[in-house]
Amino acid sequence: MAEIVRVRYAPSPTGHLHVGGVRTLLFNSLFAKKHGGKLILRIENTDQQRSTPEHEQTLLQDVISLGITPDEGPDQGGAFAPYRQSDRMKIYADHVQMLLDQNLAYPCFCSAETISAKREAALKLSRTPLYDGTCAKLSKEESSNRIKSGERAGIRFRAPNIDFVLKDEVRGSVEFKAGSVGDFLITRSPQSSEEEVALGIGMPTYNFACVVDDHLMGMTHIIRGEDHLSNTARQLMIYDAFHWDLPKFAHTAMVLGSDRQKLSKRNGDAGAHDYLAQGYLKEALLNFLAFLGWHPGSTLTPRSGHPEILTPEELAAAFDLDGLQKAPAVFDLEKLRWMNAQYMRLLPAERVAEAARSFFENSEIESVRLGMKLITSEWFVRMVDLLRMDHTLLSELPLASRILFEDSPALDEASKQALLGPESKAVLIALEAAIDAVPELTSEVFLGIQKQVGVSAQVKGKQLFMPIRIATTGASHGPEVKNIVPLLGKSRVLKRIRHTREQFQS
RNA sequence: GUCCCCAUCGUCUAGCGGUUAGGACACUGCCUUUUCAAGGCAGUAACCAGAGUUCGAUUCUCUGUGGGGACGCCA
Repeated sequence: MAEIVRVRYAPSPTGHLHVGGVRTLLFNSLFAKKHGGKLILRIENTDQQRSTPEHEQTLLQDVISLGITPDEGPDQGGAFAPYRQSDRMKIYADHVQMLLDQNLAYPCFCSAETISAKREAALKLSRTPLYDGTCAKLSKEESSNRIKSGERAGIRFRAPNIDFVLKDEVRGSVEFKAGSVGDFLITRSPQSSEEEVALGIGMPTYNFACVVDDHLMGMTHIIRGEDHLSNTARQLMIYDAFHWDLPKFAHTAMVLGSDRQKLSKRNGDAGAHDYLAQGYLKEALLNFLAFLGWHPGSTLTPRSGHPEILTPEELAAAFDLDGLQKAPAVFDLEKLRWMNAQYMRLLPAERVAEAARSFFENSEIESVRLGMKLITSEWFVRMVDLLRMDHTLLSELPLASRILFEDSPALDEASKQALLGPESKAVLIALEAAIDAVPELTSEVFLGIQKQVGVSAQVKGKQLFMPIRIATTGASHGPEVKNIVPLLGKSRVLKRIRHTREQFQS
């Protein structure tokens, strides 16, 4: 019987969800989907200084806003609850005690200041800063006496002095030589919180809590960033100490900024939320991120016809660990923009309209905001459907919508020029009359009228087309006029033509 | 500094000893379109360096160089 795949995304709630995190989340999500497994969301908030409930909330919301739903997590619950590390202190305390009992770990009284001073000194002497073992030799009696007398101690793990080999799904064998890892802290020294006092230990550190949880929560695969590769040596030691089976590890390369440096605010890192707020569609962001540091093994024939535009289902079906990249990838905003433009056209109009709605309602353009209150949602969808073809971002749509909301917009110089002269005048007079004569203005009817006007006014080409475009839409370029006109309706079109004639041709 | 990882067009990548080194974004040109885009077609553009292994290295090995990561009572 095949083991059920269980993977997790385990962020630390110290800020919002960044693109690197989105990618890790996405890879885990795709892997779970592909294998019919479960995606677990675990909050790693052992750093009580930096973790806040507010950050946890925004993080959770960011995940939801991407349309990814974990199977288990702090919001969903699950058989392995709790999913927030700060709620799992008892579990950690029990496991720390097991190590203590076997003398695989020991209390360490060294202060943070002492340790960091020694680290600086080691670095200066070109040595790897390892814990010097000051408290490793303390007898159990001495340690417990010092604790009884009120001294606070973190718990340090005795790192075995042997080689460790990690079999990584993307990197193959990774060797960690004996002696490269010193004894490391698995819990901090206790603070004064009630729980910590009662349990007699401080908050666990990442490397410890992570292993205990991954094991207890039944993780089968750990898919995470390369920044955790070195840490894995420590984690391997803990798995060993508990005699636990190892999950499979897959360390993916990092996402870099345009300057080839770690993503930061300077080089284009932004949160998932920021991209959505800028007018990117979540579908585009996810599809783009999927291909950043991963590629499908076999040649695909996606429904879209483009080799890199895949539906979420196609993505999940194609995803595998083999396609994960070893070298870091630079985040290319140009490609994301292109991808978004593709999705603007690809997605159902209703979906684009839904995603675009807030950009219209919160637009700085007054006529757009006002207009939004007067239209039906069906008309809104038709409008977005018309406008989306010409644009890259959702946020560009409100500006473009002015051609529909403003019946007497200010014209630029070139447009005004195009309306002057006897030909233009003849065109608009004929156009007005012809439109006035039809019951309803459909695309076909309009095309017929346009042809007829050309004949009767004896004008063709740009001379014919531009005055019509400008008089009906108020701009010299934009979507096809035949598609704009039916949306406006006969009476508004007539109103616009009359207005234009009064202003420029009287 | 030490340890770990990595290295193909500007960017994302295919390649797993013999290829005209393929695709995608971007860029350039042409076609299409009675606007602007989109779309179609074509083009420019890459194997970090040096040794070795081999009949033959982009591909395997070593060294160097460059980049990334880790070395925390951060994750």
